[in-house]
Amino acid sequence: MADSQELRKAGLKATLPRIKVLEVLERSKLHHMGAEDVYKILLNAGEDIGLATVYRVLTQFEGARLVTRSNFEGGHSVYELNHGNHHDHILCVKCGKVDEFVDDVIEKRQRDIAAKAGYILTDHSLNIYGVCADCQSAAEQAQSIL
Amino acid sequence: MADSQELRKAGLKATLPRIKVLEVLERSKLHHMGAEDVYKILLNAGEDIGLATVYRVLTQFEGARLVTRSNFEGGHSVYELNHGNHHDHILCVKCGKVDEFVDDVIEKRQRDIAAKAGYILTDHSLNIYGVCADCQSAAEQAQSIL
DNA sequence: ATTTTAGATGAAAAAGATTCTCATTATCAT
DNA sequence: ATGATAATGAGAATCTTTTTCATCTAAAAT
Ligand SMILES: [Zn+2]
Ligand SMILES: [Zn+2]
Ligand SMILES: [Zn+2]
Ligand SMILES: [Zn+2]
Repeated sequence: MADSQELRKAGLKATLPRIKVLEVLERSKLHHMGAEDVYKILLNAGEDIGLATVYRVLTQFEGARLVTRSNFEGGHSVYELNHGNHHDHILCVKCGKVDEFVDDVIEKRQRDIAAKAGYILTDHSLNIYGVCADCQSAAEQAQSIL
Repeated sequence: MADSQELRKAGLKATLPRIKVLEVLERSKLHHMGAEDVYKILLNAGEDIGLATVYRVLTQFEGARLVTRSNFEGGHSVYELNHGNHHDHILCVKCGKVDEFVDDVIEKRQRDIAAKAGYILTDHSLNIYGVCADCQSAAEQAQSIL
């Protein structure tokens, strides 16, 4: 199977838990998944993989650049396959939907800011929070009913 | 005392724990403080204020717009007095130093991105991580010794 | 194919940050 | 001063993530 090779190419042993977690990330309709999400899917699929292993595997995948991790407010982290296209996130505070965006101007400004402050940039995290279009119309609905 | 009035103006009862926490935020040399930081300072000052109360008070202060809260990687949150000047943070991954910056271009782009995505913007969080100038020279020192 | 061995896993405990519970106490309008 | 209302302290609880350690397994060596 291709996943085994991908794991070895990344310098990781092709163990069953790693293959299964990678499959979940590839096949799930959710683009951004928390460790708990992955764990539950594996449980439902009858796989006997512990939550601690899911965390370990996801952390290793991050180290191997197979996935990226994003930390949102409230201590909730999500992982997604790394397709090499860096992006930031905009998410709905009502329903939890997560959208993505890329803004080259912001990216460049961040590099300039780091340089000006004398820092060697290693990472950055930009999250925009708001109410999505769906939740806005849902709120209007509720209003008209009252 | 002025702090009591400030608390009432913010719609909060002027209780002793609130006054003491506010004093710590005003007087500490640290501009960005975690709940634990505040708690330890109060302990050392001989105040009998529980950690749970510090958390509660800081959360209330945030609701009352007296302070702002920032969440950094690794589940570490810090509070600072709200002087009305919104800013973002750039921090050193080696020593933990926290610097601030404001970039109007980035701020505007974020508003545009939210609008374009159909979101009503409620908040955003931008943190830049890097190695500060001090830690860079420290690393060079270590190199030259080896 | 079997053995070997370094590395990986599962289960449960631990950790770290924050919130909740609830009996007790303090604030502030009357 | 008094009472209604809200706040506090201490510890338990929660939630996410990490660690421990005995057991197991992938891949290299025989
Ligand atoms: Zn929504
Ligand atoms: Zn994404
Ligand atoms: Zn530094
Ligand atoms: Zn700040």
